[in-house]
Amino acid sequence: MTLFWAKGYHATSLKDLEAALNMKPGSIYAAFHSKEALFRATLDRYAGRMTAEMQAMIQSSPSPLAALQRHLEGLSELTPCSRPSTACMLVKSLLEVPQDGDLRSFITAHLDRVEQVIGAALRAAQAKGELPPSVDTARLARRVQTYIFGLKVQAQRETDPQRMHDLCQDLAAEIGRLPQSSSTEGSQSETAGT
Amino acid sequence: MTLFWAKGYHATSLKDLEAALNMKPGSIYAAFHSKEALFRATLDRYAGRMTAEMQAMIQSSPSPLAALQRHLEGLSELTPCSRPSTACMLVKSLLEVPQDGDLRSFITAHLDRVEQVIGAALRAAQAKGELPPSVDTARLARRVQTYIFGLKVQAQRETDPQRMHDLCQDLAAEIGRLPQSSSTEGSQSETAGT
DNA sequence: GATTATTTTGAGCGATCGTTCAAATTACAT
DNA sequence: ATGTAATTTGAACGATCGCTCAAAATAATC
Repeated sequence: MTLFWAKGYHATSLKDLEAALNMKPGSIYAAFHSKEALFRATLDRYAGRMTAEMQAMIQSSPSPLAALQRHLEGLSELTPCSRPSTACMLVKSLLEVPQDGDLRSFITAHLDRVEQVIGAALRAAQAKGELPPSVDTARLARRVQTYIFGLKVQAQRETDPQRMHDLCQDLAAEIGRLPQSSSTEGSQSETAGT
Repeated sequence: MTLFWAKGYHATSLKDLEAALNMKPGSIYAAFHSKEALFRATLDRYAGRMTAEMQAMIQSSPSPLAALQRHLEGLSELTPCSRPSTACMLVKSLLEVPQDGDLRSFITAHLDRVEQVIGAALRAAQAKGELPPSVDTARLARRVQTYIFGLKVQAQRETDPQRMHDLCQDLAAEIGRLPQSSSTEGSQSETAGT
């Protein structure tokens, strides 16, 4: 997973995998069926850990909204050293994989699941009165996910930590501003009927 | 450029390029020195067009801020058919290329230039009184760019157009909300001294 | 039109790609 | 200890990778 995450699917060769897994080609193909199947398995593992980490973070906090905020702020501490890549493996793979194909839908399915987790957190926040009942949580979830995507891409530019910190603060503040402001009131009505 | 944009660097083979350019390998290596050099040239072309398009869009409008808003809203019409890829070629390449290397810094340099263009638009908006003098335009520029990154990644998931439209509206509305709200007032002071 | 410079050609280079499979090894059951 | 099943090994496969270069074709110059 580390290899695929850091180097991407194409740039990771079986030679690399043999060394990392300490397995000869035959064993690899006995355990997994192909390089692509192994890649899928790593995507599963990555997505599983990501969603688990996210859910744990949310459930550990009394305020789901604050948890999401802290998560965004925490993205400022993405150093190229600690993780294989500061970018999201799912996003990296999404952009690398062919436009239409099994792998693409496989990845989008995982992204949908992550979005659902964010949506659940927002619904919980709504239930606790942190958010007005009028907000479209599914729509807001996608927006929060979009923030995360953007931030993790920016983290790849490894500029000075201060700017990254400021950026995360700004986007986290967006979420914090949601409770008091009727932020989506105007456009919300567009989808109110559906 | 179309090929690299759509398929990425690694997935584009010289066979593909020979067919697209209608050139034999020898001619390609006479014109460009290597596959990587050709890739760099396409990145130059892409970034050049992107910045030009962005500047034209800004200068054609009396309100730079409204132009940026319209740009974000326009991202909802990113169809997988019209362009080689709905994703930004620079972002795609940034995520594909090795962590440290010439290519990486080459790409980030281009991203910096795009960010500068956005920053210039914001400064122009500030000069016209569309933005309070207190806002850190450089910092805001990065935030706008982060929105664009996130949106173009989301566009890769080709879900129903309505949701994409809503998402773009939401992020464009963020920009629209900047003039009246002292949005960055609290965190702004953190970098005010530098 | 002859001569020189430039460009294009495409076969083919060594390397590496993902993958296979018969043989060797290890683990397990009796 | 013996036989059987499961696993690992690593050489080698065909295909493709990015790339080279002598020869052929074309363009430019006088």
